[in-house]
Amino acid sequence: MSYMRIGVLAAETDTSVETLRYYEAEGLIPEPRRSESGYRLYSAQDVRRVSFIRRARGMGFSLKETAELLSLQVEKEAATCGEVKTLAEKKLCVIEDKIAELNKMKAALRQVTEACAGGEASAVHCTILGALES
Amino acid sequence: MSYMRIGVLAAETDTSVETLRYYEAEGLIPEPRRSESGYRLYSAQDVRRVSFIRRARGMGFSLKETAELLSLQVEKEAATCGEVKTLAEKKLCVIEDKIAELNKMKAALRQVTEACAGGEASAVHCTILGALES
DNA sequence: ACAATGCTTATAGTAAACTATAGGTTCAGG
DNA sequence: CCTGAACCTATAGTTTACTATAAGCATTGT
Repeated sequence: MSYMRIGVLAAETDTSVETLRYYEAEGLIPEPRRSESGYRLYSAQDVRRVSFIRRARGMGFSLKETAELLSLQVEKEAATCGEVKTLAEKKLCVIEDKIAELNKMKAALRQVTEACAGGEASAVHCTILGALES
Repeated sequence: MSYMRIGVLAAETDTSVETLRYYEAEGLIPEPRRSESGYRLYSAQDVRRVSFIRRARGMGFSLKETAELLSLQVEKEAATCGEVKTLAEKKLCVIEDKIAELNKMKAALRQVTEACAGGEASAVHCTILGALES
């Protein structure tokens, strides 16, 4: 198992090195161990953690909310099973709401693409809001 | 059909009046007609439009992206059917990706809640990242 | 040996999306 | 008539999440 430097982690997770240091400062990723010369050294687990953060961010979770999702792991030694379960169930509701909303949008968009013949004709009937209204 | 003032629209859409004026300035909602005294007057359609904006924002779409989704309607007179169809299909892909990610997270969270007996026991086995790894 | 590249810290700057303030007008109820 | 809430414009401030800069040390290729 080899350790990677910050530039590699950044490339692997499609992130900038500055953003990674920012996440560290904000407590979203733990302080990594250092090489003799002071370089940050990361493991495969860090890749998964950062990937998770990026995906959560992309779905509209704030960094604070993302940290809460991650805390389900971080606090595993301290928290009781019941506390973790409650938090996880709360987040599950948030996620299910988001999925439901996205499915509504998807249905509306699909109605648009299907209503559109897709040629040079005017797009008067291609209205996403019209689709959402019904 | 009655028209409502900005305060009512704000209440109906769980938004602040300042945000509504900001959306207007940014072009996300059209300039509304005015009362004699200069008050903005909105219709039920505006409620739907603002609700759509709020939902899109909540799912991680930026205001710019949200405007693009809305443009599927706004540009209906100008655009050809094919152009609208292409944009709608592109947005459909983005939405489907988001749904897929959320489903992954949902599965991981469900694994957590199911693994948790939910009592006073230590939560060592309740790890969302552990669930995501598998 | 030495330049290019990549890392370090610390700090400052930026863009998006609000959010608040100041100062004035409108309108409904007592 | 008058007070207070809701509206108006214009502008300034705030928060979040980066992003860039400066100045210097480490590592790698020629």
